[in-house]
Amino acid sequence: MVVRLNAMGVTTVFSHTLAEGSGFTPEQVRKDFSEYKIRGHRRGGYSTEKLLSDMESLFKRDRMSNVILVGMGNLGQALARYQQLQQRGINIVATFDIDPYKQKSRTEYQVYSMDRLQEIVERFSVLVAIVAVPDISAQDVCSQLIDMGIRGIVNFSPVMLKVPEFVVVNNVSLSDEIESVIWFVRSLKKGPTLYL
Amino acid sequence: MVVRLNAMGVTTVFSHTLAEGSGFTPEQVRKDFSEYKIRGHRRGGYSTEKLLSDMESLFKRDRMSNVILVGMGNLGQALARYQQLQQRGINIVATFDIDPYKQKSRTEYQVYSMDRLQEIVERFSVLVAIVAVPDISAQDVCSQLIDMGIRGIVNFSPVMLKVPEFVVVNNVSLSDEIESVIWFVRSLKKGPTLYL
DNA sequence: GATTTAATGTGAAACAATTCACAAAATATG
DNA sequence: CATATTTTGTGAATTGTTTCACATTAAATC
Repeated sequence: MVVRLNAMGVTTVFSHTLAEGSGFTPEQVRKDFSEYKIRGHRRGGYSTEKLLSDMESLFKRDRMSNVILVGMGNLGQALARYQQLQQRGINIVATFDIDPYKQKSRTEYQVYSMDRLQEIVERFSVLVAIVAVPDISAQDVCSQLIDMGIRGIVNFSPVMLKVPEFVVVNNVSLSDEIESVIWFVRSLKKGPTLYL
Repeated sequence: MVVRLNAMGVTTVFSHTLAEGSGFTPEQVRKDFSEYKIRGHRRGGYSTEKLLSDMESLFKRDRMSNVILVGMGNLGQALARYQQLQQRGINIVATFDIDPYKQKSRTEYQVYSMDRLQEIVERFSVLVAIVAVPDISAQDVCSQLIDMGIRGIVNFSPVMLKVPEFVVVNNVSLSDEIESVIWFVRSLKKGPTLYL
C-alpha cells in the first residue's frame, strides 16, 4: 500500500488513511508505529519515503529471504507461480516433490526430488520452508526439514506438526478460512474459533 | 480430527487429547465446548460420536454450502481442485473468469464468463464467494457480487474491499502468512501485526 | 463400599488488545 | 502574531482472551 502511494507521488500519509486502506483503526496504526520507533510529524502525517525505508529495514525486506517449497500438487504449483511473493522479498529458491513426474509441470521452477533437499538447503542457507504436501506425509517431511536446518515452516496441510520449541510453525488452513465466512453469513454472529 | 478418531473406532476423547492434536489448550477446548452446550462425562471425556453430530449441526456441515469461485488464475485453479473443501461440506457450484480461455484449464469445472454470475447465484441461492482475481479488478468484482446477493466473501487479493456492513469479508494473504514466519525466525520474538 | 484417581465445567485472576481521551506539536488562517 | 485546526503520540479505561485453580462428578481400585 505504501509502495503504491509512494509510486503515485504521494509524499505524506495520515494514520487514518493507512487505517482505512488496511482495515485497522488509526490508533492501532499509530501504536504499532510508535512501538517500533517510526515517527511522524504532528500535523503532516508520515512521510511515505521514510515509512518505506523504515519498514523495509524493520521487515528486513531489503534483502531477499530464501525459502523452499515442498510439495508440488495443486497448491504448491499455484504458490510457485504466485507473483506477489517476489514483490514481498520472498524468494523460492527451489521446489521439491516425491513424485518425479511433477517435474513436467508448467512452472518455470525445476522440481527436485527429495534427496536433493540437504544439498540445496545448505547451499542457500535456507531457514524457512513452505509445506504443501498431503496430510499423510506432512509430519515426515517436516521432521526431515528440521533435521536439515529449517527453523520456520508454513504448513498448508491440515495436521498439527510436532516440532521442537525452537522451530516456528504457521498453520494455514484454506478450508477454515472459507468455513468461517460461511459460519458468519449463516449465523450473523461470532462462532467458536475451534475447528477439529 | 474427530472424524478420523471415530473412523479408527475410538469412542471417547479427552479435552487434552483434542488440545494436543489441534494446537489449543485443554481449557480452551472445554470452554469452547461448554459455551456451545457440548457436554462430556466427568470421567469418560467426550463421546466421539456425539461430538461429531453436535459439531455437524453446530457448523451446519450437515448440509453442503454452495459457494462460487471467481478468478481462475493459479490460485483459483488450485482451489477448484482442492479436495479438502468437499470433505468439509464446501461445494463449489461454479467458477468464473473474465478470460474465456481459462475454460481450457485442466479443472473438471466449467469456467463461466462473468455475465452468467447473476443466473447461477440465483439458481443455487449462493451466499458466499471466493475471490481470487488480480488486485486491480477485486473491488469491481466484489461490488458486482454484493449486488447479486452475495453476503460473504473470502478475499485472496491483497486489497481491502469496501463493503456494506451486512457483508462479511475474510482477507487471506498468503504472502503475509509466509512473511510472518520469516519474521519470527529472524527475530525470535513477536513482531508487529501490521503489514502495509 | 470407602478411597483414590482422572476428568469435566466454570468462576476468578492474569494478561493482552483495543478504544478512548486528550496534551503536545505543527501548520494554517485571519 | 494570536487563534483555530489538524494530527501525532501515548497514558488510562475498557473490553476481550487465556490461564489458573478448584469444586464436582464418575469411574477405578482396594
